[in-house]
Amino acid sequence: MAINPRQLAILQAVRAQGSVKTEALAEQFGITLQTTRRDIQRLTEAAMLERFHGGVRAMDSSSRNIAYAERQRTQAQAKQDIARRVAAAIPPGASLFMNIGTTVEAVAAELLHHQGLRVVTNNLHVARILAANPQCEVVVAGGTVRHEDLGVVGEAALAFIRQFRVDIGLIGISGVDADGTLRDYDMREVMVARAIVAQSSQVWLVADHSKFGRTAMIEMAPLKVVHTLFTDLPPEPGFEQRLREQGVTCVVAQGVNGPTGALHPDAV
Amino acid sequence: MAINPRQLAILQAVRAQGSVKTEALAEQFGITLQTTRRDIQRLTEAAMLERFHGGVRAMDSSSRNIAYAERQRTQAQAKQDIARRVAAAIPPGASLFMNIGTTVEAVAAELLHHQGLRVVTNNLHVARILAANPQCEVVVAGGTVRHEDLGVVGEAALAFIRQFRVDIGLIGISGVDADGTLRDYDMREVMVARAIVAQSSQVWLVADHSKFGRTAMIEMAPLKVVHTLFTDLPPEPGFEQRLREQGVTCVVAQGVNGPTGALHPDAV
DNA sequence: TTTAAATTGTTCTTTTTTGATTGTATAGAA
DNA sequence: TTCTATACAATCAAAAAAGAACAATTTAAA
Repeated sequence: MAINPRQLAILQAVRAQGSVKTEALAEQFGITLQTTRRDIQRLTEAAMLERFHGGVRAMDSSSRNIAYAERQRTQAQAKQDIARRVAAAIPPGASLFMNIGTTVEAVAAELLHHQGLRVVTNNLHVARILAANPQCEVVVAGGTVRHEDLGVVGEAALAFIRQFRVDIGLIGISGVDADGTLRDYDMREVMVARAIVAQSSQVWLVADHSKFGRTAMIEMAPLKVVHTLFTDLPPEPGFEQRLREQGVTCVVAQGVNGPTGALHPDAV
Repeated sequence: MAINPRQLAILQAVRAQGSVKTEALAEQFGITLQTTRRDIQRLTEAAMLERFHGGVRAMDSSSRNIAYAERQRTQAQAKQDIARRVAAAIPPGASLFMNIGTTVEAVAAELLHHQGLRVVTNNLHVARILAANPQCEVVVAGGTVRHEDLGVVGEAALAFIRQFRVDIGLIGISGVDADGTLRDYDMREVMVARAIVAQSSQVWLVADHSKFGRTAMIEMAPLKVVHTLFTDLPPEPGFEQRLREQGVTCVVAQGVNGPTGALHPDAV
């Protein structure tokens, strides 16, 4: 049966307090322990709370799902810093492309409270994350789903993306070669990224410092297609020079604990 | 069966106040409780409001998610039984459409070890589940993502689906009306289901017994478009008669406790 | 005007919720 | 380990709410 207002209030109370004893809830809402337990059971069945002997605690399912994949991978803090900086730069009501990559997914998680966004993506993770934002119109590209990373690729995806024209094309990349070309491993994903570049007024690249100097098989595009590069550490002088030549603005996102990018948190 | 001005006013009142008791509505509009309930029923059938014991509230995004989580848990065993039976009936190498619905998702989970499937779906949950099967080619339809259930709908999704022609169209449904029509709440999803029906050599309907006799606003199609119905309990005699008239084979999937039976055992 | 259909109110039955009581399971101490 | 206090689950009866059936009324159509 449906959840009633008191149960909804209990849910909010538990989320607000994090962890509450059953008896405290019963007193707070003026109901008996039996009724409290029944309410808790309802909410637990709906997988919104987790109970322990004597009480119940919040289980933020949406962020939990996002977190697990994210934190396991490398450069989690760097990605988070970059994502926050990118999210802050995206104005309300903007239209976006978002493609494959864990950094791009981190950005999606930071957009959950933006207003009036319109996002087209070939990344099913991004679609799932942003669907939790009721103020965001999410459009997913049609095509073949890659098993490894839930990316949508293929001719159909290309044709789909070419129907749109957006303000910002937000792309992730496997590596930025020393010669200044963006490179990736999968030809099909490269095709998608090229289509996104062609259909976006601005191209924003998100790449943590581990991507620089990393070569990958397929050339996607020269650096100069990128308007703004978001990364976590200041680039090497030589590379910075190349960025300037190609007209790429570089935004360095700092972590919360360091005032400058001087410290290298990649002692992994 | 249009919505009258008073019902519209009730809808607005509920949306304005968020959550209202039935009795308060009756007093506010100077009508009896019974009439109030009838109005509320109309409005909830149209999926605009969500009712709870004692009143009704507006459907905000968070309660939509709750509603989805609950749907997933209702009739869980029945869905599982049906899913197993359907999976057993799907031959290796088949091509499928799969649309929205928690029962359809249960089928996807049972297909994780099938060989050589080709699945086209507008359900991102199904896409995610089946991506775990390396032997399965997963194609997702492009279009707008519904926040409640991650269904892909809209003109783009229709156009995408019409490009394919598959062996089996596997569809879920909100309700099968007493008059033998398949019904759903969202026009956009109804359009997708119709497209799937048109592009499938066979149409298989999965629906647990709670769906029968349940009316929903929009008519999707008559029962006769369905070749095989998979359900969990033998249908009522009157309904069974109607199934026969319309040429629908009915497969009843029983749990481990009950006797296994099918009206047409040769269908499997 | 007459008839049919839809809407509303009244009465009654069924379902749901709740708290009390009882028995069972669990955590922690001796 | 066993014992004890506490938390949990199952059951039952009372109260509240929802639903069904039917009569009265209004509205629409012939």
